[in-house]
Formats: sequence, structure tokens, C-alpha cells
Amino acid sequence: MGLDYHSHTNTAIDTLLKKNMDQEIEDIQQKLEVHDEILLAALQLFAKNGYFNTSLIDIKDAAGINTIGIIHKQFKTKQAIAAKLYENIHNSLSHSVDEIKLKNENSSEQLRAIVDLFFKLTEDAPDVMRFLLITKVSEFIPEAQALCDSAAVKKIIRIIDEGISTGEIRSMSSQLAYAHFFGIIENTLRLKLTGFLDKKAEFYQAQAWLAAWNAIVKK
Amino acid sequence: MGLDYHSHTNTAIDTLLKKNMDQEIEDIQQKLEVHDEILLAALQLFAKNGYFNTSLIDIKDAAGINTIGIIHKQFKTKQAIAAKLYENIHNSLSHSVDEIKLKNENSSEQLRAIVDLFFKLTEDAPDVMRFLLITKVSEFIPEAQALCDSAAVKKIIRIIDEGISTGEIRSMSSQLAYAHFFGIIENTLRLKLTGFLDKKAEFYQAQAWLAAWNAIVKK
DNA sequence: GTCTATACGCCGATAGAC
DNA sequence: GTCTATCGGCGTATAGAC
Repeated sequence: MGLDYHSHTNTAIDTLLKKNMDQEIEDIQQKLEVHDEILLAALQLFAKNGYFNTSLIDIKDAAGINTIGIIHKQFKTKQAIAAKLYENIHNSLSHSVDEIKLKNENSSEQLRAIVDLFFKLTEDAPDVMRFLLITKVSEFIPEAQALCDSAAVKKIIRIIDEGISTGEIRSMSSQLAYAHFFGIIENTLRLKLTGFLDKKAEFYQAQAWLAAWNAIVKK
Repeated sequence: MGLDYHSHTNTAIDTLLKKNMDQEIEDIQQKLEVHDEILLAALQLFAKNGYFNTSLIDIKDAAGINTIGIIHKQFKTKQAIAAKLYENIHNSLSHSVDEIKLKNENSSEQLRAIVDLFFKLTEDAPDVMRFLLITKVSEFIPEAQALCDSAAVKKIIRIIDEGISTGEIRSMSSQLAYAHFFGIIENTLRLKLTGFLDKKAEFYQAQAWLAAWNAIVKK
């Protein structure tokens, strides 16, 4: 499913399989499916109409469920749905950055891979990106941190720091480099997600990368 | 007041003064003051806690008013308060861009003046900038357009178009130039407004301008 | 014209029946 | 375990008293 692009769901199912509860697996799988149906429906509605304009009734309808009682069984509160979405998305993102750091050596390659991921997600899972770039989560999840304070971004800033150390990136505050670099990338994607830029995301990718990298590269 | 930096209020009062309703002026001025107190309180609360987390009771308290009935007399609905805020801010912004175009000849000078304005507003009227850059108005004002579709931004894109015509700016889609240029500017300000960048806005201005202009200038 | 009291609707959450 | 019925609270809006 779109919101959890690193197969958190499959991992959960795999874990359960190892417990040899064969006869219960079908039920559990169905429960997991319902669980994810709710999350997916909520993500879409939150991204489209906003958290406060989305009622549990709306989520119930979109998820193909009969009563909101089922939602209350899976998640105690409406806020818990949003918190779970937030957690899944940020965990996946953080995990992706880890993988990217392992597979790429230079800061430029790592940043390039992150940009690739962001553009790919914008095309394949726009609601995930809306949740990341547009939604103001702190308004409905008090304990949530903004994107810029998330684990993933802390790792990205580390990448930038390393790039400055090796001389790939110009000597400057890594936070400022982050602001400039991802200002271009995220704004391009934000304008794509809102329809201001109307071509496919990939169309803007090369130029956005070039402009962003050029803003921080040591010449 | 902070939300209407082009003296819309004074203009309104001036208009009324010309009507020779001398004996009523005091009352009217007080009414206007209450009117603006409500708008200012609403702006601050919307920017801080969000529209949906702000009740009319909250606005009443923050505005130093005794009952919410007064708010209902001035604005029919809560949404109308937000709509009026939106209108004032966008009108002021659009007017500012007009003035900047009159006072400056080149695209670079005009964009530079707009950047100056944005940084100044971020320092002097942060809640106005939060409303412009962070708040998702379409969630509570259905008829509102996003910043990128506003009159002010249309004028800004015209500035960019002219810059491309004169050869100041690199030949590229003006929308893309807008995305890259204001990606850097707005992201810097957004990160300043959320506290990720902790120095005064002016501290980041020169570098942000340089990086943004460099992203679109013809070399 | 200011304020009090209240109406009304919506939604989140619960509990109990099947 | 699934659903129905309902509770309780909040927040907007109104209407009527002073």
C-alpha cells in the first residue's frame, strides 16, 4: 500500500506467521487488512480535506467498513489513527535514508538518491508526500515534530555535514544548506502536488536537482 | 496593526471622516478598533493553534471582549473572520507588489525588493507570514486560492517573465523559475518561523537572496 | 447596543444487544 | 466479534432580556 513503502505490513505478517498460529492467520490477516484499509482511507481523506474536516464516518465509508465501532476497536481515538500514519511514514522515510546512506558513498550521490525518492513518492504516493510537505501535523498530533525535526531530516543534515567536511559542499551552515537545497526540491514538489505545476513530477526532477545541488556545491 | 501593513484601517477611517458624521466618529472608530482587535486576535490564534483549534471563545478572550455576541455582530460567522483576514493580507501583498514594480525597473531589483519585504514581514509580522506560508487556508475557506494562485504571485510571475524577456533571467518556464527562486526564499522563512533557524531573519537574507537569484539568473 | 441564556447540530466515544 | 443505539460535550449561532 502507498503509505508504507517499506513493507511494514509484510514484516508484521511475517512475524505472525512464525508463531505457528496457522488456524488464526486468516483472521489476523483480515484484521491487518482492515487496519491498513482504515489507515489508507484516513491518509487520503486527511490529505484531501484535512484532519478536522474528516469525520470517523468519512473514514468508515472510504474504508468500506460498516460501522465506526470497528475503527474504535482498532484505534482507540481518531488522533491515534493520525499518530500511526505519522509514525509509519516517518519510520519508512528514516529507514529509506539509512538504506541510501549504505548504498551510496558521496554526499552528492546520497542527496541525489533522496531527491529521486522524493520525486518518485510524489508520483506514486502523492498523499504520503502531502502528509509530509503540506499537512501541519502539530495541529492534531501535539507530540509530533515537524518534518525538519524528524529523524530522517537529522540524518540528511548529517549527510550535508559530511559533504562539507569532504569539500563536496560549500562551507556553510548545514542547516542553511538544508534550507536552500530542500527549499527548491520541496517547493517544486509542493507546487506539483497542488497542481500549480501540471506535468509529471519527473519532468521537473533534473532541473530541480541541478538548481538545488548548484545552490550548495563547492565550485 | 500587524496584519494590514498598508493602512487599510486608516483608509477606512479616512473614508468615514469625509462623510461629516462628526458626532458618530468616536463610536465608529471604536467599532473599527474592536473590528481590528478581533482580526488581530484571530490571526494570532489561527497562526499559533490553527483555525480548528481556535474557538470564538478563544478569540473573544484574546481580543479583550466580553461576549462572543459582539463577534457575531461584526462578522456573521467564524469563517468570515478568516476570509476577511485572508482578503486583507492578500490585498496588502498585491498592493505591495504593485508599488515595488513602480519603484524598481529591473526584474532583479523588483525581486530583490519582494525578498526584502518577505524578510521584513517575517521579523515584524510573523503571524502574517505564517498565514501566508504555512496555513492551509483552503481547509477552512473553500473559495480561497492558494498563495501560488493569488494575484500577488501572478504579478510576481509576470516580473519573472519580463526578466526572461530582457535576458536578465535564464530562459526557462517562469513557473519553474518561481518554484526554484521562492523555494529557497520561502523555505528559509518557513524554517525561521518554525524555529528551526534560530537567528533573526535578516541574518539569512543575503545568502538566501544570492542563492535564489543565482538559481534563475542568466550567467 | 451589550450581554445572558439557550438552542441546535455534529462528532467522538461508549456500552450493551445480538 | 459485529453492530445499533445512545450518551455527552463542545462550539457555533441565535434570540431575547436589560
